[in-house]
Amino acid sequence: MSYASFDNVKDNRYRNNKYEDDLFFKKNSENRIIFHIDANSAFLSWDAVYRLQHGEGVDLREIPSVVGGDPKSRHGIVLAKSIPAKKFGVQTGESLMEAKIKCPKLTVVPPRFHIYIKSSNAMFDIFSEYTPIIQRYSIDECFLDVSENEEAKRDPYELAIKIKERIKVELGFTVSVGVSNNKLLAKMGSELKKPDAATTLFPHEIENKLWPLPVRELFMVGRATEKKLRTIGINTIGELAQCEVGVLKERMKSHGELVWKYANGIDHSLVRRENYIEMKGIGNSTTISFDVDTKEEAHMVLMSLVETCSMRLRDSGNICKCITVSIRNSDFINYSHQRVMSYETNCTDEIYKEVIRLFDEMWKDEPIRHLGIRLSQLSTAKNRQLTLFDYKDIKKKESFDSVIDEIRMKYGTDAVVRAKFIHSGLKPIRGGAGAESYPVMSSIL
DNA sequence: TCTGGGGTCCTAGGACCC
DNA sequence: TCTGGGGTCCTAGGACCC
Repeated sequence: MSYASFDNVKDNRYRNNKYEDDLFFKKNSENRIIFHIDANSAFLSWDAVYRLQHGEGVDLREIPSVVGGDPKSRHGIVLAKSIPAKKFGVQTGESLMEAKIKCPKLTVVPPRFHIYIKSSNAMFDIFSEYTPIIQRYSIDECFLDVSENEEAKRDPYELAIKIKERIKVELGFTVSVGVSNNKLLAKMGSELKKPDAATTLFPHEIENKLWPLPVRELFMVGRATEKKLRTIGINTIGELAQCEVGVLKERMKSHGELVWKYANGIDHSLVRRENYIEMKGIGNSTTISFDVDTKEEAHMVLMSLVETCSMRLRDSGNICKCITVSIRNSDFINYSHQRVMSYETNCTDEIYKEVIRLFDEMWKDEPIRHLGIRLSQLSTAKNRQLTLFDYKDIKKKESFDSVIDEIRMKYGTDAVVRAKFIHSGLKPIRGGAGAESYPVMSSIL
């Protein structure tokens, strides 16, 4: 490998995981110290803290409670649960109906994302005092590379305890910290003990701490993978680790190899700071509170999604070349239709026209429960190619969009609304930047 | 089971080109 | 018309994460 070309390769390291066997990483991974820090029952804890600070007597964390959506508008799932609720068997992601059957006295509170974002930022600010290398994995999780922190070098576990205590004292909620020398092990470590705990999971501890766990507990082993593994007699992470890689690769392609590596604690990915993470796409979707069964209504819902989505696109400074529309029907069957366009755009109007075309081509004239759009193949707006022919028209649309954006930023998204929504009973604007919209890692890199 | 919303990555199959 | 192989791009759908 030529080191002269190393800098050119560097950018690609952030985009794919083909470099894990790179000597560079192997040589350095033993010296790295990585923390994974996870806020315990984040939404629920944060809501509880806010309520206490605003004079409410009850601590949601001490009673069976959940943060959840409104079943009437068909958003009724559990987003976060208290520990007392967990004791009743309440699970994140299940319907509120189910949760209430398990625990009839359950307290349900609606989510308040603006509060969660503040709590998340406050947590992040404290982490920033210990290292500049922080990856926000989601609203409630961070990876910290503290390899260069003097306290971490002396005793990483002590530092983990110190940070955890600071969060508790200064912000009023608890976190779980995982300590190791790569991200995967740090993440698995933070799962081992919670709430309010710090746990090491260094390579020499894998056999005792990680391998006895059910295979489903491993990062990247979901429902489908668990099933496949169990059919070949693999039930624990240890059994997966000791399995022949070839067998897994044959049955599950690259995913088989990936989970085998994770079971063995192998992961050479870097803690990536925010600015190194590029957006691949921007999407908004919504479950409508009733089944939509006319084209006109569907078009209006799509318009409300295009409004937010295109605004987010413009806000990010990007234009898109590919548009995807997805439908979930009343039987919960999903399907989608996408097109790469011959041009790139960030105009509400142009995106809407394409969205409508895609929808009309795909819709099977059946009741619709959920609609989504996604804008991808992004590039920076500055590089946009314009033909002389459409130059004037596009400039006009662009300035129109930017005026609307400005008004909405200043006075709220409802400040400007399309006339046809006014007596329609439909929401003119749907979706948004969302609380869980931090850049996501998919296979940890 | 009356079951959200925002992401990423992978794969299979088809179209098209050389 | 029959016979290929390799490469790339695109689409739809699935799996996984929080």
